[in-house]
Formats: sequence, C-alpha cells, structure tokens
Amino acid sequence: MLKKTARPGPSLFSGLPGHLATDLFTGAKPVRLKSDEVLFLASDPGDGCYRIDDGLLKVSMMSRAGTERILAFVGPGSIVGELSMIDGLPRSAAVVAVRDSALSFLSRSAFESFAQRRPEIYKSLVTLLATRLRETDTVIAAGSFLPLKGRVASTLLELADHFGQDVGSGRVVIRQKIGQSDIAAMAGIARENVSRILNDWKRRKLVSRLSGYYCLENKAQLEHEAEV
Amino acid sequence: MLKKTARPGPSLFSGLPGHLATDLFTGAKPVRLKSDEVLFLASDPGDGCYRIDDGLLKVSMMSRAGTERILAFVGPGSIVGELSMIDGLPRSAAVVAVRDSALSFLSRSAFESFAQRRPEIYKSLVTLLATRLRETDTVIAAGSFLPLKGRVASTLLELADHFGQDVGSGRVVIRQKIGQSDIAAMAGIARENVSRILNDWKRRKLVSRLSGYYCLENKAQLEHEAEV
DNA sequence: GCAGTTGTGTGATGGCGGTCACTTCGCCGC
DNA sequence: GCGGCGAAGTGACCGCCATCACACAACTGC
Repeated sequence: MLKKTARPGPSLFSGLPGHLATDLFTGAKPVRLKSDEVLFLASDPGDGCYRIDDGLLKVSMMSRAGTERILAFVGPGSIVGELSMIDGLPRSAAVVAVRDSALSFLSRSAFESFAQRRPEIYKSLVTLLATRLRETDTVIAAGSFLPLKGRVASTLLELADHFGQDVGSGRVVIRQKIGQSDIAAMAGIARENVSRILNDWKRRKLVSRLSGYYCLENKAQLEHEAEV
Repeated sequence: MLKKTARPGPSLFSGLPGHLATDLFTGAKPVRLKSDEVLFLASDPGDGCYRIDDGLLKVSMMSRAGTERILAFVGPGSIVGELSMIDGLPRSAAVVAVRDSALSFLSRSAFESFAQRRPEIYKSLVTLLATRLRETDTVIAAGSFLPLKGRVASTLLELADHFGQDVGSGRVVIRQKIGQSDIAAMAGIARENVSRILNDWKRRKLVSRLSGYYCLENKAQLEHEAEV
C-alpha cells in the first residue's frame, strides 16, 4: 500500500513541483466546467493535458453496459490527460467534473516548446508517471487478491491519502462529499455491499460519519482489512 | 484495446529506441538467470533497472495466500525494474525468469549520470511509462467489465501482440510455451476455467494448438469476445 | 410544511466462477 | 516400451457477491 502524508493545501494528488507547474502553465488556456460536465471521454481524440486549479473531478472508465469504474478523484494541483499529451493517442479514460471546476489547458505543442527550454520538465513527468503506475499496480493487486471488505478498506485509505485531514488520535476525515456509489465504483463492487460493509464498520467503530463526511476512526484496523 | 503491430525481431514489448538503449547500457553489468530464478520480489529494496537481452521473464504480484497474478511476460529488448530506478522506492512487483535469461543491470546512479549528458533519455522514458500506463489501464478495464471469457480473450490477444507471429489469413501463433496456469494467472481467474473456455473455443475453431503452441485461428472473433 | 428526488439500509434470490476431486493426456528418461 | 509426473480436462459442489425489490432517510425547491 502506498503511503503519502496527507498535507493540507494544494498538490493533493500527483502533481508537478510548484515552480515548474506555474511556469509551464502560464499562458495555458483556462477552462471552466460545471458539475457533471464532461471534460473528455475515453477514446476521444486529444493531445493536451489539464491542470486542475479548483474543484473536483473524477477519472473513470465506462463499460458499454454503462457501468462505471472510477480510477481516481482528482483535485487542485493534479494533472489529467497527460497520456494523450505524451503519445498523441486517444484518451484512455473519461474525466468528468464532480462539481464546478476550473482547469488550465496545455496543448501538446505548448508543452513541447516549453520542454525545449526546460528539459527538467521531463524528469518531473517521469516521476509523476511512476507514481501513477505504482497506484494502478496497487489497484490491480487489490482487485486480484482482496475480498469485498478489503477493497472497500483499500478505497477508503486511498481517499484518505488524497483528501484526508487528520483530526487527532489517528482519526481522519475525508473532506469531500463522496457517496457510497462512488466508493462502490472505485472499489469495483456493488453499491449495496458498500452500504453493508460500511454499516458493519460503523458498528465496530472503524468508521463514522460526521455531517455527511466519512471519517476513519481506526486507520490501523482498516489497513489490516486491506492486507492481502 | 491497445493494438500493436507484431514485429519479428527485438523490442517485443515496451523498450527504448535502439541507439539510445545501446548507449545507455554499454558498461551495464551483465546478469544471468536460470529458469525459475528470481530477479527480485515485490517490496525488495532496489534502485536500478534491467534490460532483457535474451530469454523470457514474467512480472507478477503475489498475494500473501500465495496466489499469483502475472502482469506481463517480457522478452528481449524490454526494460524491467524502472520504477525503483526512478523513485528509489521498493520494487512494486516480482520478476522471475521463465527460462534461462540474460540481462543487463543499470544502476540508478549510472542512469542519472547518463541522463546528465543525454537528457533525451527522459523523453524516451516518458514514452515507455505512458505505454505501460495504458496497458495497465486496459488490464483494470478488463478486470472490471469482462466476464471470464472476455478476460481470457483479452489475455490471448495481449500475448499475441507481444509474441505473436502471423501465419496468413489472420492466424497468429503465440511463439512461447505458455501453459494454461500462466494464462489463468494473467487473466486473474482459475486455471480450470481457462481449460474449459479454451476447449470450447477449440471446438468452435477460434483457437487451436500447434505442437504445444496456442494459435489464434480467428482473431476478429476473439476481439469480439474481449469487447466490453 | 410537502412533494420530489436522491442517497442509503436490508432482506431474498440466483448465478458466476472458485474449489475440490478426480481422470486422462502427453512428454521425458531410462 | 513402461512407469512417472506434470499439465490438461471435467464434473459436482458451494460460497461469495451481484441483482432485484423495496423501505426509509435526508436533502432539495417551493
């Protein structure tokens, strides 16, 4: 399981080092999305990436049957759409705004001319992609080895890593309105089971809800559930 | 589904452009592995990568219960272990020789001093990682949406992409001795079901076996099975 | 407040696919 | 050839989890 210290402030997810990002995205075209608006869909053509300035989006894949698998929620500081920027191939996943959001669009050519002047950007990109790769590996492992509970635990911990705020004695609040259908789509299981599991854990004091936000009461125990 | 034209010759999987690779790996320490020998295991420390010069290895993850999930088979020209080289973190997966193999080891420091002189290497690395990411996304999608048959089809097609040799009228032979337990571990399902599915397809003339090698008789139909 | 809408809780049911227990095949060495 | 042994085939069983079908809460806009 990948650990990341939850920081308040920006760069919640895999982003770029601050100074580089500001330079790279100066002059980038601002984009605004309203809640539920689609940035792009899988297999769309596209050759640029976006930095999230504000809001919250989800990265997901859809089956033809319409079921959704959420790969990640991404907030301010994160980059999305970098794969198509790199290789020019169609989008590999969809990105949809979960609520009103503001992004900056960077075209492939703009990126390449910037990279000409500042080749260090590639080094940062490499780091970013490596982080992504480790995360997806974790997802594959969870999907391969863990039973339902384990996957939910793993999902909650991932959310806590990205959006968690520690509130003493190991309690972590997930500071985003995430519903159980979202958790289900992240874990790749049925929504009903998320409900059952979460209630079980509530009874056993592993998690709680504070005014609509889920709160991990006993992270260590959850990590144990997520153990292979 | 990611398509790649099957080429004969080296660079079966994601590798580096030839000239760069030769420069980068001159002076790399040669490593030999016998069949079944372990190159490294997940969570091992490690900070260098390997290029495969000859042989065949598998990249896999193990559950604590001992079940295995194979992420990929990799042959000559491919790179493994690059994540730890990039970020210095422990190995994210295990790499084991499927048969006697020869590799070249490149330490992190050697890489970095090379990168100092030839920053273009980062660009290639970025491309390599992007390809990996697209592949793992495909795996997640298959695991999320496809039923057993679909996953087996998807696995066979992946093998065909990497190791396939076209032998006319759309027939493709997978030129590696891959057993059904391996296919099962790649698809993330039980070996018995691979057997049942493969036999069903043999009867329906979708696949066949030519002296121990699996052969896709009707790739189009398999692609249809792998459709979401 | 009330109705509409969206999110959540919980039982009943059924099926996909994993597991177990074999048998059968094919290949290698002697 | 003939054991031996690992890989492959196949049936029977059964458990996990998706699905269906609701009741119920919680949160909107009037």
